[in-house]
Amino acid sequence: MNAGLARLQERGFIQQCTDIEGLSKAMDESPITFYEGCDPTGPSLHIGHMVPYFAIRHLHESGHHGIVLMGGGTARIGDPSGKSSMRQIISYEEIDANTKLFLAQIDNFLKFDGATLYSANNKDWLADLNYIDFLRDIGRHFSVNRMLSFEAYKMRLETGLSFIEFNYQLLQSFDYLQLYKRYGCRLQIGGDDQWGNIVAGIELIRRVEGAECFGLTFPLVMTSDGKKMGKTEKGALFLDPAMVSPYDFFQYWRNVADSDVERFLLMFTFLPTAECRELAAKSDAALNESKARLAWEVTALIHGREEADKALAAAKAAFGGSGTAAAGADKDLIPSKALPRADIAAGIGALDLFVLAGLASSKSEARRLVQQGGAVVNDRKVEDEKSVIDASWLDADGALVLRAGKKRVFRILAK
RNA sequence: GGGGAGAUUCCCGAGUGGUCAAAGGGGGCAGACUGUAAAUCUGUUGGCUUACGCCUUCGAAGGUUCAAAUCCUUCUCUCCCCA
Repeated sequence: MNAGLARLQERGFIQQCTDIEGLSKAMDESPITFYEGCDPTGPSLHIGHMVPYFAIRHLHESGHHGIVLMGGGTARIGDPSGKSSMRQIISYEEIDANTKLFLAQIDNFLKFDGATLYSANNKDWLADLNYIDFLRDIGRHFSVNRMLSFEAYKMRLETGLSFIEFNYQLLQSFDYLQLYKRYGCRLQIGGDDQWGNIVAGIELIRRVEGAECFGLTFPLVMTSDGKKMGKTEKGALFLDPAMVSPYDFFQYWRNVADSDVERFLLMFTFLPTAECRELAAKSDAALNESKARLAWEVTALIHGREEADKALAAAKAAFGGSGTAAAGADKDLIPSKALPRADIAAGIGALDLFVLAGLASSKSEARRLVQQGGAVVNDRKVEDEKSVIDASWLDADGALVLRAGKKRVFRILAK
């Protein structure tokens, strides 16, 4: 098999391919131009978006040419694939703003060079389409009967599917055709929920141009307990540090299930395959250390080495033995907030303090935390919900290390 | 356009005049056990309150009633069937 393809396969990126032998052969003959599309529907990429970008880096490093297609046009419609209800219609301004944000994040990760790796925007050919011409030239190649047989639509036939979304597949197919004509793009990659759309595009190119193109999908990454990868209680694991801090990002990976370590190392880092397998083969405490490695590697790729180092140090300070006894320098990395020393001297209700630190969203929640024995200030358990925290609770550094349960830590600094 | 069904707390879903802050499950949070894992067990899960209790919440707005998630009116939205 072609080296680039083999690399994807051994790292677990391949779910389905329209013609793996044909594709392998084409890739052996000459570098192939491939694309992956993504609709800018939110203010930041999240980790779920990243699988294709990791794949793009692997393929690019193997000598192939990649196009990142921003769905500035398709985002106006909404892709029904894999969604149980209609997507919110987004304003054009918002789409344009999101596109910029997405591209900046992608460029940061992929480093576009403009020649072998670049971006395109389907708004350029979709925004001003003539409806009648489109129906005559493109629409006639699509069989409604066939479209209805796709899984993506079957599901929605139960809950309702509007005409606007029903057209999404035509537009995505048209994208592929355009990229084929403009850049000689012959491979589309994407999440497995895109299978139907990808196949439809290949079909369209075959009918219109008589050319053979390929499609390749990645597995939809789920955690081993069946949740969508990258979803946390608070929402998706966004790349924007203002939305998800590098520390929280790091902690997500630090806490993955044992059984996910190998897959995640292979897909979300660039460590050699053998090393990934070795790290994942460990057990007990050693495997736990592998998770720290995984967390560091992924954080370094997304937020840079410096942030990864900081997050690692902060995690050590927070979890390495008793938090307050840990080495002084590292403690500064725990998420913190300053509070006037006078306020602390005057005394603050423990419940209010936990709310202030963001460790509880309401006083009732803080009260529950105390009642259940999960509230700790500088290693002293808060026994009474009426407790007042004052200067006598401060540690040697003039700080209060608040803990809510075992995993959440926050530091209040007296200023 | 006609006919039917429906909208309940983070999600699914019970509830058809007072005993409803609303069963059950999921999820979340906390505790025990651990390796910052999984599984398991226990507790908890609208807000304010030390507490008695008070306040807000059953699609929206009105109304009936001592009392409404529950009854009536209008509206909005969703699904199904017919055209």
